[in-house]
Amino acid sequence: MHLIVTEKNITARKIAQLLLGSAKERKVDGVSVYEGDDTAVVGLSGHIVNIDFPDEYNNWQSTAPKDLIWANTEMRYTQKKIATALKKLAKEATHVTIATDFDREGELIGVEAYHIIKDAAPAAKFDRARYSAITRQEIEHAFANTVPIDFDLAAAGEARQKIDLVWGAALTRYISLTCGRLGNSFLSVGRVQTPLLALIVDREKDIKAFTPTPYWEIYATFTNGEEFVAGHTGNRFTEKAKAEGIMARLGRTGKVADYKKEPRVEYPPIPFSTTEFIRAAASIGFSAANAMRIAENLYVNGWISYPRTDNTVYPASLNLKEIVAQFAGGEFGKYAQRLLEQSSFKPTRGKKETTDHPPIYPVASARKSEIKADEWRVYELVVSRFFATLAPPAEYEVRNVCVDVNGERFKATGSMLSTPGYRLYYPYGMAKEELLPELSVGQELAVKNAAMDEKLTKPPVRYGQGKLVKMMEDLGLGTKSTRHEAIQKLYARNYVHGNPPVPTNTAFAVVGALEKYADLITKPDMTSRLESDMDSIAEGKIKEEAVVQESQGMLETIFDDLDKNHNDIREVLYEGLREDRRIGKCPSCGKDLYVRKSKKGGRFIGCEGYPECNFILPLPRMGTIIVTEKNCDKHGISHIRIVNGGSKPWDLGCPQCNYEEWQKKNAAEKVTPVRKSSEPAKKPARKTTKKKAADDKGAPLVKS
DNA sequence: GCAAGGTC
Repeated sequence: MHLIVTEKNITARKIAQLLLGSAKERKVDGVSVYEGDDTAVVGLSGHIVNIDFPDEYNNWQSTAPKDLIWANTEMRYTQKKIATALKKLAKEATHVTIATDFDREGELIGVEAYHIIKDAAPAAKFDRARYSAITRQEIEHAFANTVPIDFDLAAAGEARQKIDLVWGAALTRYISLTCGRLGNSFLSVGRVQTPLLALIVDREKDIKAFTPTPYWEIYATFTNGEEFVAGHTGNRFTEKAKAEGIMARLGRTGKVADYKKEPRVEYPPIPFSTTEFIRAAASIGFSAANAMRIAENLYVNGWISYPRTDNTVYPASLNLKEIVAQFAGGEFGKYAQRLLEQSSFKPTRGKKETTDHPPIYPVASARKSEIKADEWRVYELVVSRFFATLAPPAEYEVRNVCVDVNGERFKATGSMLSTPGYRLYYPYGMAKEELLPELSVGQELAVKNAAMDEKLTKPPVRYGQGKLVKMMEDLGLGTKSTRHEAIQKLYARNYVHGNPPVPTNTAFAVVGALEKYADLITKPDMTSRLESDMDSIAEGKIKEEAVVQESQGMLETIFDDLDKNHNDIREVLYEGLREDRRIGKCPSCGKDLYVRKSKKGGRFIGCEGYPECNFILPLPRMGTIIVTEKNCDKHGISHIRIVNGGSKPWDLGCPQCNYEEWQKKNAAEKVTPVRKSSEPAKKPARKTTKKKAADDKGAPLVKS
């Protein structure tokens, strides 16, 4: 029997269809197998094994983090059913073709399956099929021209696994143990997530360090019947007096000193790789993770092609015209027909051309009623983008004018879409049209109005999720399938909150401590270096073990440094953690207020001056408490936000305002606060504030 | 309970 193993079930089904015509689906241990006469096709679920440390290393407290560096690792099945199914199928197999994705991880996934099958069928012959699109042409060619399995390429992937585990686990435990953040509030460190976090933290430093400086701009409104606004060519003025001098010199008429019309061509965008897709989705309001979740849904339901790809060039085997033709009768019919009128298709192409999958394109025409509203917006984006990549450029007529007013020059630019080209299909991110009237050189214009505006220079903007994914790709951090997950991880660890992501003080502290003592893990260079080592392994120039051992040695040196500076690191971390819990000044005694934990496990806002000061405010029992940058106008303390997993955050606002609101509501309902029976009615040392009852049972919080 | 990489 000829056994074909693919990376995922959907691919197994499609390949079976293409190679066998009609294939019968049979379940082996709950796993779908597609069978023909003497052939069976089975899909994995990506990696079906994972490496980890033996159980005796599981306890964080009783294992020194640095003992993980040279610890053994073992293989564990993460998909038991698939492994058993493979073993059963192997018994009948005489010929096995590994047909996983055509990239490094695909080779490793294939080798994982190879080991399982080889155990059960030592005599079977193995080969490898490589394809970059599931079209009849490519699949037939791949299976007619199989190659040997590339064990060196897989070994490169294995080195990555080991290095990531050892560095990630050892440093994650070290940082978490050092500041006592254990259990589900641990702090993590990794080759991808930490440099990503450092990017966000560095940007925030720039923003914090920025001091706005004033500048002045001069605008004038001209008219010759039609009005337009032009800016003084000397904008921005840093000296107010200079701008005022110019204002004083302006007269009531101006003369057109220069007027030019020129065409501008705007080229259509490149096909959607995962990164390009996430960027475009982010610009219409989707978070990276949400965009990918929706894309995954659209993919499994057969609306779009595989959404995890680095490719920005349509493979020649893809029949673009045929794909467009599918849309001729549907929701996008008008546009599809317009495209089909073109004599030929010259698709755009990006710089990256890879062998994994084609760029993301729509595979079937959907009706709006068939899918959810959010999914439709994403689907529409994919269809529009696909059409745009096949369409001609857009053309604009650009008009530039320069007006002279008593020797002072004003400039304005206008542009108008003259030939829509691809913009007919892809209106996303279009600049607003700014029109300028027809003018001629020498023409006199009335100055209707001139104004001087004082403005402030603005700090750099925070990186949005689309920008972060793009930066990660440029820096080589993560993969098409994991970049959005790395961003989510930072949210899950409370390193960042909000969108665009804002780093917490804990993030500053962790990045700061690591930059000082374990610099390598905070920089993308670790990945670049790993990549070049992996290339050497794949080329057979160096052994996997040598690369792993060298890396372990480097980590050992780092741990020597960490041990030497343990106290310093602990202080930095404590300070950051403390700062994230600081709410502001106590209205009762002026000391600092902090988020604190009660003995029962609840949380409240308490004063640093306790027990002298008893000021207290309640907090909800559930959810992660985020102290935001925003301060209450009335009480001067920080607004609180409650984050609960993936659900929408609850902006509680000022905890004191919230509490007072609750009191008012309660008074209206004539509920008398109950004093704790365990507390003496009178205790001179403790001011019995009326707030005390708040920490009692239940969080008396008003949900807005 | 750690990473990053697949996939659902």
